[in-house]
Amino acid sequence: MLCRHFAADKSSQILLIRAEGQSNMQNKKNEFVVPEPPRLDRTVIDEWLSHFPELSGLDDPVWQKVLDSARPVEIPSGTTVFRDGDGCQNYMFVIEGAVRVQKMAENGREIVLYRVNAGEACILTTSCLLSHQRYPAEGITENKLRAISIPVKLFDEGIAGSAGFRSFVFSSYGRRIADLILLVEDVAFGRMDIRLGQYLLDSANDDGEIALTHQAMAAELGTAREVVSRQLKEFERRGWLKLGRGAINISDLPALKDHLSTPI
Amino acid sequence: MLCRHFAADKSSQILLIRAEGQSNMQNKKNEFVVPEPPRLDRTVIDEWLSHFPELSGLDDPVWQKVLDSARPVEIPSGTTVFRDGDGCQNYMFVIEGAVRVQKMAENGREIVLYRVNAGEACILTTSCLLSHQRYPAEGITENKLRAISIPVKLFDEGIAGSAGFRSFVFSSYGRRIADLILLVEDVAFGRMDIRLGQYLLDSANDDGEIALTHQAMAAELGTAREVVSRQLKEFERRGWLKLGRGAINISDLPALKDHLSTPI
DNA sequence: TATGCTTGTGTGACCATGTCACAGACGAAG
DNA sequence: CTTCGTCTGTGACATGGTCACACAAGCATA
Repeated sequence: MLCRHFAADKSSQILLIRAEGQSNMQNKKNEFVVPEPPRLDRTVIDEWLSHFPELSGLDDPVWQKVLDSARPVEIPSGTTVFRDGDGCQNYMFVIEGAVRVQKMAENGREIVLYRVNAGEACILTTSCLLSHQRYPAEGITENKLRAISIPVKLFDEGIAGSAGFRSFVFSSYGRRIADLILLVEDVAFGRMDIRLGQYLLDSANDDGEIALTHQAMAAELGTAREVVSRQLKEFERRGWLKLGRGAINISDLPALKDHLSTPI
Repeated sequence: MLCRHFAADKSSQILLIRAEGQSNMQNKKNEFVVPEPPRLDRTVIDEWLSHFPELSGLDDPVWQKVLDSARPVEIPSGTTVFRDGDGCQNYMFVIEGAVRVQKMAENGREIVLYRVNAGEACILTTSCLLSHQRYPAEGITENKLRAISIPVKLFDEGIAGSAGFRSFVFSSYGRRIADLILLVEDVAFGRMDIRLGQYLLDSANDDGEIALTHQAMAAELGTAREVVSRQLKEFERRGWLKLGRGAINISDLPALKDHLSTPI
């Protein structure tokens, strides 16, 4: 409960992040202290932001002021950046890496709600912040995360004064809400074979390989490990893929794709 | 698709709303044209807003300007105010009545995502508007709806200039997102008997009566009518309630409540 | 090379939920 | 009273989730 600190220590400018707890997903490292560059580095921030057209085009003075108080942050993979029930402090803008936002049930089952990818902002932070609520889910870094942290006060000034930033933030909200509604639809009405098949396609590399355990896939889809195992076995029986320990190899991509549109 | 108009006709100041399509919920009336008061009526708006402390306390000039261009709207019960796939035009603030926001599957099953009650704003509208997306769900009035409509341009000015309005809007977003996450959790991990029992408690009046069809409850919970029927029958068998046509009477409230915490 | 440990996978039995088909019951309209 | 549309009940079956447990693949260590 009280083991997370996500605020700058005034004297040392050190950002403390604790990662504890359990997750069925990969990347379960537990890190404790993440050092942060002690001074504002506009050059770095400008360089990072330059990859993202929505914001890099902005040149209004308020946005520039916001950037001046922004602080670059680096967080190792597998760190819990916020947990269910926490309060929160900063507005985070992801430059590189991703944060997996997930919900965990009492019985241990998990479901991934969405990911905050590079070029996106963690709107859950904002929304908690401004509606004085606690996080309704937890967020875990999936890769080494580079992000820009903006204090609440500056975030608010940015929203007030920069039409471009405002537009960006509301866009983020819109996409997240649409994502969540899609997820509700999927979970409530979707069939497991289709959802799993789709997930396989999404996470396969160019060679049709997927390096995930069944448990990880179950946590992604919000189902049980056995269900994934059974379904994958059935896919293998049909000759669409080959199973290995912690790895899957898609051998008949067209057939798998075809199944997604013609389930029967 | 093209049968909805939700913009003021410049010459006549008439708000056109068409309600068509099918829904398994109640209130299936199809209305066509909703006349709207032709002039701005600050008195009416002030009176309505006075019931909602979050906004009525605001006296900054920008918010007052927003209110000056706000238009009161009345929409009959059962009207589809927006449908899945639509674009949108106005920011709506509900004064009285409620809008049910739901998602419909291809096979006809439905699920209620949330309700926009009196004192709340339809953030889906805003989010679509500002992220240039289409509605990912549909909205239907459940009672006679009184609302205040604010044009996009003024909404944007309000966000920029009024800290109070900004805070209100972000609060709305936060609550909706939290609601949706709770719903995902419920649908993904929750048991049907618990969800149904909870819904019964929530929708019963003081006498323990619920005037809803099994189909309506199924649409609320995103399940099938048969499942609700079976579950209710089981509740009746246990002596917790009595079933009637289109109505349920809770006869043992304590036992029902107890089941929600001790399912077994 | 054996040994034991941890993690990942396979499987059968059983319960919960969703689908389908169809019967019957109720109430309103004629 | 009949007719009709709506609402409810039910059995059979398909899918998905839970539980218990076996077994296999990798890894570390003796």
